[in-house]
Amino acid sequence: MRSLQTGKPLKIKLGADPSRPDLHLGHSVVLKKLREFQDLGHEAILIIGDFTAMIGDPSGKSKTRPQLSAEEARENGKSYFEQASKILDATKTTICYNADWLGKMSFSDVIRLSSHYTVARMLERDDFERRYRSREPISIHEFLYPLAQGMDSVHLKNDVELGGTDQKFNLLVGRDLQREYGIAPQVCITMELLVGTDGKEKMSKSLGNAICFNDTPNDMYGKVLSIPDTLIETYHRLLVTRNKELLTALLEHIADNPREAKRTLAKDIVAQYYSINAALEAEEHFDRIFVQKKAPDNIELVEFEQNSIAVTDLLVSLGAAPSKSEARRMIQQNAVTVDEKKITDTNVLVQLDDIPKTLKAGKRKFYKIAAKKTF
RNA sequence: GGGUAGAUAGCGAAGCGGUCAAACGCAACAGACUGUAAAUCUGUCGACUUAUGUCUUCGGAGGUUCGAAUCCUCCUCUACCCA
Repeated sequence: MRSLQTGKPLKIKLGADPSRPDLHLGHSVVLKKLREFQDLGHEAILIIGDFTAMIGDPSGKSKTRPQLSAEEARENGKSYFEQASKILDATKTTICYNADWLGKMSFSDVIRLSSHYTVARMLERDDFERRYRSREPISIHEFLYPLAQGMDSVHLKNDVELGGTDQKFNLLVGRDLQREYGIAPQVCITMELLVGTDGKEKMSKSLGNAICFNDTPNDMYGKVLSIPDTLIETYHRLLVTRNKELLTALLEHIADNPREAKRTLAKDIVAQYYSINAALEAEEHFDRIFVQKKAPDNIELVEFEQNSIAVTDLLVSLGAAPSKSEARRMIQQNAVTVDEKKITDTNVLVQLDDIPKTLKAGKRKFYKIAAKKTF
């Protein structure tokens, strides 16, 4: 509406947290939305929260989130942008670092800023309220967080701010602050949070349920296949297309043949981040290892100086086990084979020669081992 | 400044003088099963030349004791309450 009235493109703001520079599919939901705006001719602004990251956020689960130095924050911000470029039109994206303005605020500026908000309003936030009531600690600077983020909106005078639904409170604070500072208040758009591969928690690197932009095609494909069937539709809607007809067709497909529906989803997603060919290869790889339970064909060869080595040492030196005790356990649990032959004795020496042998430790770890040629 | 509670393995959380390498849950790893790296079930889960063996762990440093995660002293850190 505002755009129609003024005839100017909208400024769309999206905040990025550089303390976790590994983007995953959860981030992509909101990035895709931003891309839609770009395609409509609006201005996308990616804010790297390097200033806020430097303070370090002790809230919630990540109590010990590391405080970043200015350099690290910039570095991570760069990486964030590179990854985001898989979805955004990089040439049309403005990047800002909020240290550029937040870092210049004086203490009296901060006091003035905080005078615009009350503790009661801060406590409206579910998370704060819950912690306050259950007597969990809340640091003052956590209150300053939404304010700092809101200052970004004041500084940028953006028309729209995007975020996940978990950002709703922060976005609304930004809106309020803009009004306080006499700026047209932003429209806040929150996107559904993507549930991780565990099917329970929101996708997050630290919960280990994330599918990252930088995952290899094989990993990405496999991780998508591991989601619960109930999530297929959601993933498709948030990550592939929102086209209603396609979605209806998909629903039938899922009811009909969940296996194929999920394989298609996995291919679609890998193809987005890599290519159709990569997706097909990933599928082949997956079938080979997990359906047919064969070794992959391109395993890196590891060469050893000696002609024989104890299995336990071998497993440790390959990184298949963190300690010899662990290696022994794996052997006792029938997890280790050499050239398809199960190792049952934890003390056995593995003979090595020029011809590589295939070592399998567990379902997913494969190694090719050989003695270094001496001639 | 005063008070209270607390610091235990990757995380959460029991233990409160010996039977503690330490319950239990989560995570992780392995096996079975499966369309799946899901779910479920089973097992493992400090390290070491695998032994009913040795060594190092329960915030840190000392101490009491035949023996301490458990008791005492000091220190460090955390949270909450009162001022």
